Amino acid sequence: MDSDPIGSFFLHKPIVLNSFPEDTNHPKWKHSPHNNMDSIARAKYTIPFQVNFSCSPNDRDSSPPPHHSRTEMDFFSDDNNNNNNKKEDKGSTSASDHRHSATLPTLEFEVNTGLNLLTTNTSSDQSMVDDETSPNSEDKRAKDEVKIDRYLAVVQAELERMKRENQTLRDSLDQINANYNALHMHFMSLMQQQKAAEVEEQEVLGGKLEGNKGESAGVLVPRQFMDLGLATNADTDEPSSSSGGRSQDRSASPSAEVASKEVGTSKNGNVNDEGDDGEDNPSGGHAHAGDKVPRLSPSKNNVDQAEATMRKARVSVRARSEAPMITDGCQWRKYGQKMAKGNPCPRAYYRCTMATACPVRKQVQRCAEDRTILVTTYEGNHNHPLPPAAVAMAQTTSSAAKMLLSGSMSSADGLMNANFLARTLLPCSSSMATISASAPFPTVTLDLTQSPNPLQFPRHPNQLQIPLQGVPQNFANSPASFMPQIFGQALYNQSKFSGLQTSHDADPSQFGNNSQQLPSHVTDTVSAAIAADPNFTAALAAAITSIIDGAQQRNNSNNTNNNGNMTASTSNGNTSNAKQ
DNA sequence: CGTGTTTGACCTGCGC
DNA sequence: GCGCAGGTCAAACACG
Repeated sequence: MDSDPIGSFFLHKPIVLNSFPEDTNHPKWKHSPHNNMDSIARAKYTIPFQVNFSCSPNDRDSSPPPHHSRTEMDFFSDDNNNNNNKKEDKGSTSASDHRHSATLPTLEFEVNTGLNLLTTNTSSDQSMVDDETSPNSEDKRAKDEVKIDRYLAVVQAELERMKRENQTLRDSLDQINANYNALHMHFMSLMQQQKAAEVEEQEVLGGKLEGNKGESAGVLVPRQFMDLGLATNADTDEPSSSSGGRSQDRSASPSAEVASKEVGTSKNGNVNDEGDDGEDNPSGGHAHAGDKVPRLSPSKNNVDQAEATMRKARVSVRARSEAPMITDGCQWRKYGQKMAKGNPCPRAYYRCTMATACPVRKQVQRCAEDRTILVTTYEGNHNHPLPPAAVAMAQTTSSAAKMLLSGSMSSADGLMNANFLARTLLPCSSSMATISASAPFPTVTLDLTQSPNPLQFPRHPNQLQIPLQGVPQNFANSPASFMPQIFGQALYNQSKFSGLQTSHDADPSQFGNNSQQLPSHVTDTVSAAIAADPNFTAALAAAITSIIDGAQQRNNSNNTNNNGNMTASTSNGNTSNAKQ
């Protein structure tokens, strides 16, 4: 195929051109008195002219071709026309039943082009010589026709093969779409059931929410893992009462502020009064990012004390990377570095700088066991629009954190919730997500190290497995053998997209202008899901979007075979990421 | 000069 | 109460 001139048709390298060297090297050519040989030989580097001037029979019939080719073209005009007619007939029949009727005629045109030129050139070769020496031009012509027929057969066989391949791809795409729709419907129905159960539960336990929040939180955990209202509230308050007392003062206040804003944008109102607590600092309610508010002041009530026991949820992503930091679509500023115990690699602390008061921070540290693994731990929620490259990651991290916080009072509950979540959302998967609320912080760990190659998308995109692992030491035995590369893709894409993020983050609509877009029905359904329930499931929806998008990118890449920068466009940016 | 990084100091929670 | 570890600050420094 590589040396097959027919193959070169599909690469838009007309076979004529490949045949030229032979002709031009021929002694007859070299000694030919015709000066236009040089022009023809040169013409192999000017493909468009070959196509335009000599390929079209119409051109040949109607308008006089350029002088340099006129001589040759006129030589066997009859034969050329005949051949053209033959080939056009065959080409038309083969193209008529093809699905892509819009593209195949062009292909046929290309085929005719090459063959005509070949015929012409060969004939020209013959003619120029025959005029002087050989009288058996008829035989040569017959041989040429046999050659042409052979080429045509090859071309048509190739066309058939491409048609079959195209059909296979279409079938695969249909299957993927069908599976996705089924999964989506299943997901939505389960979401509705879950909401109904939550409503019932809240009606029963509503009083407890007021009086004893911590206790109620523990009770509600198993059924509220998707309730972002509570989850967000928990998130709103937990950061303020989390880990370091200092950190509460500085980082938690903005977190609370942001979280409260996000709560306002989320679907449901606050079940409890904690939405205000996010703003209500014990000192009297000045919730400025710079304020250092003692979280555990004695004036706190039981709710605050209960919250004091809660910890800041985090989402940790493990990925193989040689880079010092994974580019995840956001801009970060390093504000500290410490040597952590038990790890010779220092831990770097970063703060999101895409917005002035963005509370999101992340820690980056290499794994002690395998230093090729970069562990990035995210904390907090962005309070600004995100570039598409960061949407999937941000949604998932924040939503996973919310989900985790909703059940963070008990690691067992968290695990149960995670497993139930995984079963709910990923019915096809056998590997359950595990989310740990273990010390020091409730953490969701996404292990991407099992599938480092972003180009290897899941063979069955409808089957998702998310190895959410809370216990790092379980990574080695992780069933995360086929993480759908939600984040892997995002991470790799983000590294390419980071240069665009600042200019696009303010206008999510622009995200959809990427070269790779989802089918409208996919984006609609995913967007609807996200809009309806801005929680962890939304993140999964975004993940599904990313996967489908990635699959599309691969298909496009395979079809076009010319765009190596398939990662330049990621995705699902047109989903409302700011509201989660 | 603005921005980002480095690094020592500081603060806090937690365990003993 | 003390020490340790995690987390953060902010001055100094580097860089474009």
